[in-house]
This record gives sequence, structure tokens and C-alpha cells, in this order.
Amino acid sequence: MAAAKRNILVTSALPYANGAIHIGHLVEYIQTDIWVRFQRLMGNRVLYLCGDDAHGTPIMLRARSEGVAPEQFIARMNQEHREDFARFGVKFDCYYSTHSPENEALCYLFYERLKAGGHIVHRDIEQFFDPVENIFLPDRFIRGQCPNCKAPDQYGDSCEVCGKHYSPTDLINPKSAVSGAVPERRSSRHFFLHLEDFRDQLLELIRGGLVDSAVANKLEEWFGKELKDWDISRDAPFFGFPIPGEANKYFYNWLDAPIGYLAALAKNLGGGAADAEEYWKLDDLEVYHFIGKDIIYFHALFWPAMLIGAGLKPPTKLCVHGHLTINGEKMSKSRGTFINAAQYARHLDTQWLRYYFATRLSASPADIDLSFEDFCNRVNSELVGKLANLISRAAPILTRLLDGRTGIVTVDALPVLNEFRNAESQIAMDYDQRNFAAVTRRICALADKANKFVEEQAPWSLVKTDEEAARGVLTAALECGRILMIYLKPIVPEMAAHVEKCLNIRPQTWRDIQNSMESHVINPFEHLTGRVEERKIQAMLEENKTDTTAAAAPGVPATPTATEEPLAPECSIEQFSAVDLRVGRVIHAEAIEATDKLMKVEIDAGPLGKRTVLAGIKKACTPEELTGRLVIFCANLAPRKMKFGTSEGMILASGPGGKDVFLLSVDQRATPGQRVH
RNA sequence: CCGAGGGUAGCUCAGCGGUUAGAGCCGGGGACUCAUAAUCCCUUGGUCGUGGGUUCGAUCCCCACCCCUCGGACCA
Repeated sequence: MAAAKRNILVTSALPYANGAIHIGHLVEYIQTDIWVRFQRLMGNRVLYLCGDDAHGTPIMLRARSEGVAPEQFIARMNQEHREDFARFGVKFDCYYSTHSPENEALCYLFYERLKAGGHIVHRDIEQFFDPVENIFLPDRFIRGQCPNCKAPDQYGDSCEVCGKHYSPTDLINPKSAVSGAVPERRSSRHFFLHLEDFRDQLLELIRGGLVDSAVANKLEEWFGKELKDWDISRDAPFFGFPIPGEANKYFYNWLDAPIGYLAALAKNLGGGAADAEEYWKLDDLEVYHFIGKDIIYFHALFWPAMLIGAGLKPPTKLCVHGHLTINGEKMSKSRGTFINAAQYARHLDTQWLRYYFATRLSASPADIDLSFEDFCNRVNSELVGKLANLISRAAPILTRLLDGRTGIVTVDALPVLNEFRNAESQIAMDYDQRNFAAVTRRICALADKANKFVEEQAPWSLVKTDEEAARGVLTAALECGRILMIYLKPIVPEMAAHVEKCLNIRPQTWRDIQNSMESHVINPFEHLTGRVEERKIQAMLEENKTDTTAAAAPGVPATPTATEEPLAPECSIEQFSAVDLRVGRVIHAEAIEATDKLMKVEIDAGPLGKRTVLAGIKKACTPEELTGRLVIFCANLAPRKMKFGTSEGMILASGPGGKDVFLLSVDQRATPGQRVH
């Protein structure tokens, strides 16, 4: 009784078109691709759609700084992204872009319907404006002194020193991070989506299984209060779609980004907005969005609200995954663990990463860790030692000594083969529920059984006395290998294709698990994949230390990354020498418990005595690392009273903050109290 | 501080009310030699974060506490 074929539309989140794809992104695309390939293997109808999120201020500014038109810039990114995905076997039915005529038409359609439904409201808001660049500045593009702790050079939305959140208009001495100019406060009329209109439907949706329970719990929090209106407009100049009937107003790129899923659908269907809408409305169509936990808000609230408001059904399911950490820590450019997709592919087999991610992935939104040690172990012992080895040990004997012809499986193998075939439904269920870690566990357990069977039967000895018996054993071993490869096909499609070629069989589907390949001539064995060598990983990481340009901005949609810090206005030698910088030795350091960032540091400044400095470096180093080392600090900075004491100076460091703070050093022979000239 | 998730062998995790708590990897000892890539057998190793409670019985349920991770009002 074959179940009715499902009709599924699957998306991965649209990567932001201002940077390269990195291995953090790949968690999602590989996860989605595995799921899609599995559904196809089962015979279901699947459309897998994606594309670039190509609009917004960061892209506009980036293109400008490179001296090209935004269209040209995003076209190049699109090409790069496609190449990166192809390297990892991530295969879309359509990889499109939000900057497309289909998307524009759909965007207007959504807007008109939301407007007609009375869900769009207007309000004046005050924002900073860069008079040199003539643009309104997103919060992250404004820097200034924190209104709370007075730390200099903080972002417009929150302070990295004291952790306080505020509005950019609260900053002291704000500056545009783009031009360095002093921004002006300007008022502007913005458009909002009135989310409260959809409250009941959204709650029902979330409680009805749109997301798994862990995510649903999180979402419930947001319903504790009134849902805020969502600001969907941006002022000119902006790279995006103009709002119809309005002068100098554009749609915020997060409005047109999810609509981009439909645009890709339209493109794939070779039609327009109406065709996409018609397809979306098919009764049996299931819509699955694979997303990172950082964009739950957009996909669980805004997007369903937009769909409902436009008369379309909300998604069936949001598959939320966690973020990637490397060796237990966030990817970091300074640690050299920020690895781009293309860079990985230059050094290591992309099938390995697919396999490794599979062993770590489940339906949980918890972060997943890539530990290189674990990566080596799993790939070498499981993928190579257990799985590939099974075929590699059986096929060559058959080819060399028995004309490459399989026979009838030996009766001794029947229990093993039954177990292999009976695992089918459980593995299918694990795949369907995105529990790929369980899938690989089961597959490895089966591989262990098969290897044990081969070991016991010792066909390499048997062949000397009874060729047909040996043929029966090898036939069974290859049959096991074939079934394993079907199970593994969604995860390592390239390797599975090699096996199909070697076994001389047509591309296998899930149904072939129950078939057999008795009395059949196989092809000479070709190697499937190699072992991971430690030095290759080292070579990849080494490259990162020198090639800083490879570490492009993480392309998380709508999170603008800071541009380089603008050069401060010219200063005179007098002004420079007004700053008294000294060498100091840290004699004591302790983290301040009540804060995330502050460390209390006592500095021996030689003749100047001792100073206590409260520095925002708690995340970057430990008291142990700090104690005893020499630092450079500003000794004549006015003492600053802070919540946890008075800070009598400032330790010099570079880096963006958080974990990436790099203290200035001085050669060992320097002594505390010496002035820096 | 508030919220969510989690703390099970050196590592990565499974188990989630019921016989002496499991797997893989790593470590140790054998065997084998078909495997460009090895495998097989044996084996060391755990008061299941801590302290209470419910129960005939708890890793699993309840309470408190500790620790880790991730979120937290206008970026949404």
C-alpha cells in the first residue's frame, strides 16, 4: 500500500547578498538539501527554492564603495553563491533573487491587499540622517558615546561595554559610520504592518504545530504583550522596490525577502505572480521553511501575517536549526575559524562536511558544534572505515577472482539482509523528522553488522576452496553495501553515485531497498573518498590567518555589518601629546560578576602608583591571562564613575569588542610608568 | 535579572518510571590480512550536575540550588 505522494515546497532562508557563503550557512542548506533529497528518494514531489536577499542599505553602500551599481554587485554575489552551493551538492530547483520582476509584482500584490485590508498604518518617526551621504542611517551605522556608561565609539543600538540597549538618538556625540559626519535628526513618515490584526490566527498557528515545542515556547513570550507594528518602509535612497504611489519610499528588504520564496516559485514555474499564487493555493501543497533561530520572528510572525493578510495560506512548518560553533566557540575571524564555503572546498571533500553535519543534526534548535577532532574521527572511522570499506573490501575480490559476477546470496546472510531491509521504515521516519543524527547512528550499526558478517565468512579464504560459496558471501556483502548507500544517498549523494557506478546499477530509489542484484556483473572498483588528514585541516585554517579577505561578512539578512571605522578628523601634535599613554603591569584582575563585559583591573604604573581600571574585556580574556602582563593605558583620562566603581584610565586595545578585543603589548624590557611617545 | 534549552563514561551522544545504565570514537590487549579507504574479538572506564521529595522502584516525575549555551522591548 503505497502512501499517496506528498507535494512539498521547501525553502532555505535567503542568504544576504553582501558576503560569501560560509560553513555556518551550510548547516542550513545541507540540512535542507538532505531532507529534500530524502523526500525525492521516497517518490514525493518536491520543489526546493531559494535565492539571494539582494536589497537594503548595506548592499547599497557596499556596491557604492566598490564603485559598481548595486545590480552589478548582487549579480556577482548571486553567481558566487550558486557556485558555493553547487560545490556542496546543494541542489535547488530554482535559485533566484529578490531583485527580480516576479518579486516586484508579488510585492505590490501583497502590499495592495494588506493595504486594502486596512493592515497598513502610518506614523512619523525620528531617525538619524547622514547629511553627507544623504541617507537615513540604520542603527548599526551610527556610532557614538554610550549614554549610560559613557564608553566611546559604540553602536547605535546597544553598548558593548555596559550592555545597555538604547535608541541611536540617545547616543552622545553620534557620528555616521559611513561618512563620519555628524548625523542630523530628521522626522519621516513610515509605513507599518499592524501585526495585532493577526494575533489570534498567529497564536492558533503556533499552537497548532507550525514549530516544534521548544520554539513554540519561545514564541509564546512575544504574545505576552501587544505585538508591535512592523516598520516596513525605508526612505530614499535605498536599494529596493519603491512603494507604489509614494514619493521616496521603499519597501524594507525584510518585506520582500520572504516574498522572494514565491518569486522563486514563479520563476521555476516559468510564469508570473498569478501562477505562483495558484500553485501555493494547491490543497495538498505542504510548505516547509528551513530557517536559523535568528530569524524566527520574521518567519513565525511577519511572514504568516503577510500571507494571511494577502489571502494565502501560512506555511505548514518552520524547521528551525541552531547556529554553528567551531570547537565549541562562535566562528571568529580573529581565531581563524571563520571558514568560507569555497575555502573549505579547496582543502577538504565536501561530502565529509555533509556527512559530519548529518551526524550532528536533529530537529532541535540547539546550536551544533563542529569540532575538528570529532570531524576527523567520524569521517575516518564511520564514513570511511565502516561504510566505504564494506564495498571496498568486497568488490575487488569479486572482480579479480570471480569475473565480477554476483551470484545468489548465501543463506547465512539472510538474517543480516533482513535486518538491513527491515530498518527501512525506522530510518525513513528519522529522516522525515529531520533526525539525521539518528539516521547515521542506525546506518553505522548496520554497517558494523555487515563488516562482522564478512569477517566471519572470510570470503578471501573461502574463494580458495569453494568459489561459488565465496561468490554468495560477496554478493551478500555488496547487497548490504548497496542498501547502505541508498540509506546514505540523501546525505552523501556523490559517494552514492560512485557506488551505483561501481555496482553497475541504475540510480537507486527507496523502493530498491527491497530489490536485489543477484547474477549481475559489476564494474571495477573506484575509490569513493579518502581519509581526513589533520594537516589538511591545518592548511585550511592556516590560510585563514593570512587571507583576511576570505573572511567576508556573515550574510545574515538584515543585520548590517559595520563598515570600516572612518578616519577621525586630523589632530595636531599638541592634541596628540595631550593624551598621556603609559606602560603598566597588571597586578590583579577580576571579572565583575554582575556584568557580562566588565573586568576590574589593577595596574601598577610605577612612579604613578596604582590605578584601577574597569575595562570591557571580560569576554575576551581571563584574569589569569591578564595578571602580570604589560599593557598600554591612557593615564590622564578623567576618572569615570561607573556603577561598579571608578575607572581611572583606559587600557588600549583594538578589535570590535565582545570576544574580539586585542590588547596592545609592549616589549618585555619596558617598565611600568614609562610614557608612550 | 527574566525566559528557553541543556548538564549521562576522556570525547560525541542514545536511553527518559522497572531486570546488573547503553552505543560509537579514543585508550589497552589480541586476531586477521580481502580492503586505494581496513575490519573482527576481548577490555579499562559512569555514586546519570548537587541536595531534597513523590513512588514498591527514578537518569527519567516534582521542588530548590549550581554550572553551560542561547534569547530578552523598537534590529525584528
